[in-house]
Amino acid sequence: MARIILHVDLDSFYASVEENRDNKIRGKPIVICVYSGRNDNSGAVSTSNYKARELGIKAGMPIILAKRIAKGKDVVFLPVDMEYYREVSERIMDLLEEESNIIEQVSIDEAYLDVTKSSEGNWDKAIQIANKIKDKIKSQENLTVSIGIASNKFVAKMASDFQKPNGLTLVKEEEKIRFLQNLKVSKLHGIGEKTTKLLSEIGIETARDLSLYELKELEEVFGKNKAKLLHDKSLGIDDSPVEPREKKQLSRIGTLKDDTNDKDIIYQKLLELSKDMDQRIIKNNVSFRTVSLITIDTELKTQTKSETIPQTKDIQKVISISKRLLEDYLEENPDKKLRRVGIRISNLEFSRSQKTLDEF
DNA sequence: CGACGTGTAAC
DNA sequence: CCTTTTACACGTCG
Repeated sequence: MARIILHVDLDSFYASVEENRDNKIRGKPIVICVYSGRNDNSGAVSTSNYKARELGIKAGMPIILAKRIAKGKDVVFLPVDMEYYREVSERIMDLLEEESNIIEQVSIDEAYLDVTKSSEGNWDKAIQIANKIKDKIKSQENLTVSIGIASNKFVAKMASDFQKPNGLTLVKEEEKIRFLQNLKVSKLHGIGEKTTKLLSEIGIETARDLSLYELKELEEVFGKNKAKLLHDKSLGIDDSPVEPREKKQLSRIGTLKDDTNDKDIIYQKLLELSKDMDQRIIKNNVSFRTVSLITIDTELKTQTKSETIPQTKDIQKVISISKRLLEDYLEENPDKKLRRVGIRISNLEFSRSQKTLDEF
């Protein structure tokens, strides 16, 4: 059965939410920052609105660089407020759920909807649904979205990216090859820096190049699975279903004020992170079996250590195990200093809420 | 096979 | 100059 999938993407979400929050900044370039706390301007840009992007201020950029660009101009810098964005996001996801109950939230500002049923397999009806979504989100939250409509998730995602902000792009099954062909491989969702470089080394620059490349030859570079995946992408093939995701891990990471290998200082940070993690454990009513310590050294090299235990919800386990893993790390790497440190729990089990039990 | 660790990618 | 959080694939080891 041919499917119709929507990919809904909120436009410069954090920046737009902040713009709605404070009329004084409306219309200005806005930059949302993750401050790391090492000094006044350490950290990175999380999102910027289109006005700021025109100036060249983009996500991922060091704050200090963004400020240099903004110098002398009326640019607004704000810290991220995840808690608030999450509230807004939840309301919007509820709106989306009214249009289809087959929905997959990919991140705080993105979701896929399978509207095959609600559109009766009709592209025009799918467009109507997309417009309805746009109208609702505009009227209720004063936010714009970009929507892609296609026969699978991958092409829908590529389509939503095609016209931004406030876009609506339809790519029918018969059009997808033409739509993708001339794109650089780096533009294809799921192909990042490393893969792009490897592809370039064997003369592949565009989706067309990739689609024409012999699968057998691709396998020699990427292995069977990845090669197939890449080849499918080049042709817009994706059979993966739209399905709700269950969280598989929860992590919390932080930057140390100074690079250090001082056990006590790092342990203090772990305690801080654990406090936060505990709130999330309680809120999500989740138990876990694996605790990991994440370390990032001064060279920005990430390492993880983990231990699996009998199922628990006890934050003390996170604290004691991460402490021990830290001691192991420090012993194994006596000459290294840490820049950032984090904890993660995985092997999660979400308990049925008590209410559900009562109903029986 | 499960546990553990690394790499890649995206947000 | 370099944030945060999550997913997933894959290799290795016992």
